[in-house]
Amino acid sequence: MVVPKKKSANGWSLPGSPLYREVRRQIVNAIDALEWRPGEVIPSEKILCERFGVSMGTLRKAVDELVVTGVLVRKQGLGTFVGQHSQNRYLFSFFHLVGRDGQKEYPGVVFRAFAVTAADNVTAQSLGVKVGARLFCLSNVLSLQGKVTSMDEIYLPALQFRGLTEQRLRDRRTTLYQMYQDEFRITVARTSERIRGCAANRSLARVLQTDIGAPLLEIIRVAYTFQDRPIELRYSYVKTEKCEYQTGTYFGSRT
Amino acid sequence: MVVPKKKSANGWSLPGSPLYREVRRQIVNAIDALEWRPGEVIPSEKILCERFGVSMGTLRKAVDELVVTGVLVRKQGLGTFVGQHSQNRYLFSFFHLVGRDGQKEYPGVVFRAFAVTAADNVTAQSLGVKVGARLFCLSNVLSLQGKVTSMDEIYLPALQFRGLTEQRLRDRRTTLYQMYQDEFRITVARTSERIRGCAANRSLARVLQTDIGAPLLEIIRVAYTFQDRPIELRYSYVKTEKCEYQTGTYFGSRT
DNA sequence: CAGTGGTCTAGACCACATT
DNA sequence: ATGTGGTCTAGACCACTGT
Repeated sequence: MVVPKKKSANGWSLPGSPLYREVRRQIVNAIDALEWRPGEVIPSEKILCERFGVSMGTLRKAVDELVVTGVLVRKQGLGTFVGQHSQNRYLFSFFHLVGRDGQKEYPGVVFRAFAVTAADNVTAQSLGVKVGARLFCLSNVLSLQGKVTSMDEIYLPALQFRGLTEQRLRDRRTTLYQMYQDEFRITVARTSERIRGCAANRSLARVLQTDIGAPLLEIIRVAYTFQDRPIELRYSYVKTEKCEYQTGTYFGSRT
Repeated sequence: MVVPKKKSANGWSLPGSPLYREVRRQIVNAIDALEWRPGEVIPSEKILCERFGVSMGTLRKAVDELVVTGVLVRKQGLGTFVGQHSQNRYLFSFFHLVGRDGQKEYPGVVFRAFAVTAADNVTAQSLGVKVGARLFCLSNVLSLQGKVTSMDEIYLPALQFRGLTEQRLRDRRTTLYQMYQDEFRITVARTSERIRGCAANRSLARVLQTDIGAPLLEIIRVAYTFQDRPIELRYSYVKTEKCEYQTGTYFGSRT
């Protein structure tokens, strides 16, 4: 069988940046450029092979990597789709509280407050903005099985969420991450969380309907886009009397 | 090009259990049967292709899946190795506490207690043993940056850890998971953790050198083998004054 | 140098979903 | 019937490692 010594366009692949990475990069670029939008089909594998000038195997390797990270979703017989946030996806990927029975359930969310603030030192660092930058701050109360469970305080860089208002938050019927995606074209790709124990102060005790000094989880979450830029800082204060934070780890590490 | 209508031995692959899964299963079986031991090289890909009667692409797909879960490790130019536990691996995969600066550090471990007990209801359920089954219970105190941080209470089914004694625990110089692997031929493949907030009682306060009522994290971990059988139940009580529990999640889900 | 994994090709047939 | 992704083949050359 005859194999050309060099790939046509880009002068063959270097080690560490093989051809399928380049293909992956081009696919991500097309998604960033909104050529294909969340939930839409992308062209068939055969057509993408021609477009990028690679074989099926190489294209599939590129798509495989985007599938495991959730950027793309394959549906046999239908096509390959750009991943999108949904309530189920949120529940499965980003919401870690479960009942004592281990069952997952989408929480009841009640809007609590909305404000415009300026980034302090810590917040600016976490969000990668300048100290004093305009931020939106919103707060929700979450319930599981009808019981108040958690209070969230969420900080968003105003620049990326231009036009966000209290009314839009009150009216929304989707998860916040769906709203980021559909209304602001921001897709949350991964989150990083740090957890500490803390005692309820007077304010938290009132909101969470518990005693002052009750042990809570403080969860500090930073959410990142596909380009790995931080886009949301969230503090959650969780009363774990009737629920638990659940997570799992594998022997191997995730790349 | 001519392709045979059927695979030789096993009558072609069914949907949902394709050929590369069968190959994967056979590789895992060989590891379970100790044909290849943790840290050892397995035969080259070409030889495995012949052994299983499949092509390179199929074999690589099987190996790929075992690599992402850490069962196998590829080293270019050297070969493919059976994964093994190490201190670094533990730190990276299973130890989630970091300093407030976000830096990881292997904790100082001080042996605290060893006992033989019988499984109660909850423990039996978690470990998949009968109520009343013999268990070993051991307890350690963990320190980060020289400061007492966490108290662990670990339950192990005595049946699988025959011969474990207090002296062996005191003498050990490796992580527990290395000991499970090297001395008992048990490899921890994944863990599942549930986290709650709790207040220090008198005993915990003394061990962790803090006040009664201080907010702690209670982490309940179950560790599983490659066959997904529970093998360890661990309660950790963590003082998060100088450290945090850190975790991350991706858009896609892990399979 | 020989042997290993890493990448890539050009196709084939299978299983699924829609028309 | 057509088109999609899912699986599989039988090789090729590239890059790395140890002798």
